[in-house]
Amino acid sequence: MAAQRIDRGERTVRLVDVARAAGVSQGTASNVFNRPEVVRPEVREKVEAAAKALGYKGPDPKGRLLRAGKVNAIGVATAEPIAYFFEDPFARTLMTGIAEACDRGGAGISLVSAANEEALAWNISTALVDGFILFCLQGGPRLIELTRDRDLPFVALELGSRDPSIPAVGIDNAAGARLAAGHLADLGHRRFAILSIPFVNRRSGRVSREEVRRAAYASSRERVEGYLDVLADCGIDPESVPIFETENDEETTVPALEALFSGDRPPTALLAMSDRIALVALEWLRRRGLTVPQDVSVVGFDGVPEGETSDPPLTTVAQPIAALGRLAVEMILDPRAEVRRETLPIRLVRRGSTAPPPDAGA
Amino acid sequence: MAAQRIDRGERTVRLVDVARAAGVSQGTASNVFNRPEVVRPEVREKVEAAAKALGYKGPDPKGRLLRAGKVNAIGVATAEPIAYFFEDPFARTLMTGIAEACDRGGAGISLVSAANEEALAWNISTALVDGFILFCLQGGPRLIELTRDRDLPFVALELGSRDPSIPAVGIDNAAGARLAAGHLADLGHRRFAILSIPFVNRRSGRVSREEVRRAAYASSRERVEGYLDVLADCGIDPESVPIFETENDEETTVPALEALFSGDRPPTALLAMSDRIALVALEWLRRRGLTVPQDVSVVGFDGVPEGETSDPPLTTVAQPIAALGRLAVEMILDPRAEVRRETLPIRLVRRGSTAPPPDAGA
DNA sequence: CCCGCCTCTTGAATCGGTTCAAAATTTGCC
DNA sequence: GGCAAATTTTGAACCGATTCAAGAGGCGGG
Repeated sequence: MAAQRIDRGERTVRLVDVARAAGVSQGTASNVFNRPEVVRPEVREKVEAAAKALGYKGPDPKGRLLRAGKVNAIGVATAEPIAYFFEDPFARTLMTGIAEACDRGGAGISLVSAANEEALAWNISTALVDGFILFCLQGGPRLIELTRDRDLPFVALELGSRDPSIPAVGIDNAAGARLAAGHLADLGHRRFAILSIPFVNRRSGRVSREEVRRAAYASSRERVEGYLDVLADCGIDPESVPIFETENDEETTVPALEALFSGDRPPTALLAMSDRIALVALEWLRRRGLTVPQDVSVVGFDGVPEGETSDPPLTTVAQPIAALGRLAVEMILDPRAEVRRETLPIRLVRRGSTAPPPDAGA
Repeated sequence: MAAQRIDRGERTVRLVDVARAAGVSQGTASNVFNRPEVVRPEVREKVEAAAKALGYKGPDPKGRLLRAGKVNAIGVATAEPIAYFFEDPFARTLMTGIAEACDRGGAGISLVSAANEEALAWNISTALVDGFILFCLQGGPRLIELTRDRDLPFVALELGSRDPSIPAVGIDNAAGARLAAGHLADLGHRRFAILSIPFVNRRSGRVSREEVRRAAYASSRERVEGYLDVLADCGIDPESVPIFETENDEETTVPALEALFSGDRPPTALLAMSDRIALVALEWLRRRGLTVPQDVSVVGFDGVPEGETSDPPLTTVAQPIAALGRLAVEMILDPRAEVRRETLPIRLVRRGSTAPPPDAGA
């Protein structure tokens, strides 16, 4: 009798099987794997032998999870496709900072994302993580709403939403923009154009100030306002500054550039709201036969590494990208659970893409 | 009596609490959240109301996991720090392919990694994933060994190990190398140098053929052998071709270049075993005042996007990087569990970094 | 009005461990 | 040798859900 229990191999062997085989309680078997020092060497060896005989490779994380409650991984979520994390220069740099902090804290990273709304909701609500870092670039509010339901610690990257109950880290976007515009104004520029990151989803082309005001993404709006504040102080009518919205990629930036430089009085200064856009502009201007910075000055925003090696090197408003990532991770991993909203300092990095306008001497 | 059960809020509310509050069985409550169509609308609303009243946001994934057994995420593991996934161009491109396939398959990605051996073992054995994709660049064998203990589907990226029981996808490294060397030989080059990716951990500098033969990383060895095969066919003594090992970064590649070009008969053709190395070489040669391809030809290996926009654009042996990632994901997600080892085709992409040697006309 | 069928709901088993108070054993000391 | 203290081991509760066979209730047809 009981012969059919012998033919193991068909069912996975569990801790309880090992315990039984070794003639000890399940509790002891568990200790052998988790706190070996607490069990007598003699018994430990017996259990280990039984484990080996049964082909048991150690406790299944699935079981452990339920009891321990800790996944030891933090989720990084965005409303973009997962590939975004590896393609966008800013995201990549941010992820590098996050990755380093996670390495240090002994946590893994789970990339949570989805193309469509429904899948995103599902992925967020079922992700096995101890907390979330939210890339709020697109669809931030929705992302935050979904995440809240998880009752897990989370941090929004970007202080877009002004709700003080949302933990967030970010920069003062308006101040950064003022730095950029101020730099160009000081150099003597008077003909500006703004190349913007999205104000709302899936739209690009020239936008009015009114449309900027209604932006879904607060940080985009704030940057524009920062630019225009400074320009207004210099006596430049904000209404006269063309603003082109892009989707932060080449496809939507090039048409904006074409529109800008086909007019009779093209800008001498380009305020790009991301380094990615700025780098596309650099490339496009070169192909167009315009020299940067002699003919046109370009200031980026973000401070990604690619800006250091571009031709010419990019003048930009540098965010402390690595520090942002690090801080976000710490806020998740750190047990004290007070809501924090941190603003990190930005700085203007002057490199080779800015100079006085061509008519400065005239 | 039973008064203290009333003060909820201190313990998290579970499905069973909701069920009790709604006056239904736990099974029915579960159905409300997972197969709402199966429960009468009237009852469903009652349960939903109870859930809302108790602040229950839906089933906890931890519990679900244990029962369902499926995490819905695949782990991507490497022995490098996590940041590697976002910094190395080849890894990044590969991850893009993997990410797209995961998006399509509705799976998430968990990045598994660790600086030190012990942490890596722990991270691999406790990662909550349905399967592993292994970046075997460094420490491949150990990585495979650790992963095997998980009894989960896995795929090694790189066919480094010849053990047929290890599922793997990769390319024919020797064939790729032959393509590169053949191209340069056809152009008339006779003075070659090889800039290699690692043969063993943490080492760089000039290596002998004997050291190549003892390489821990089979794919590195195969590439060198591919190069030298072709050169030997052209009457070039393999022993005369300098081989410099690098750690696939700028710090270890530059010294190799300095050594190569400080001699009296510097090479006219550089065989770089990764695009990253090739791009560093391009940059270094420019700074050194040497023109590519007029003075020196460079062929890379991998086919990363950066090679398209470099100056000059890089001639390289292109791996089907995206396809490799996609295939790996499919092998994990696909239920039929036969061991597969797939070799994908490579091709030579001729761009601007190769030309006949300067003395070709002489 | 009864019966069978169909639709919902129930209850209990299960997933695979960890933990901790209490029991059992060993050790130390006089 | 006896007793208290220290060390190990046990056993059962618990983590939070899903699943499915079996039961209950409602409905239409004869």
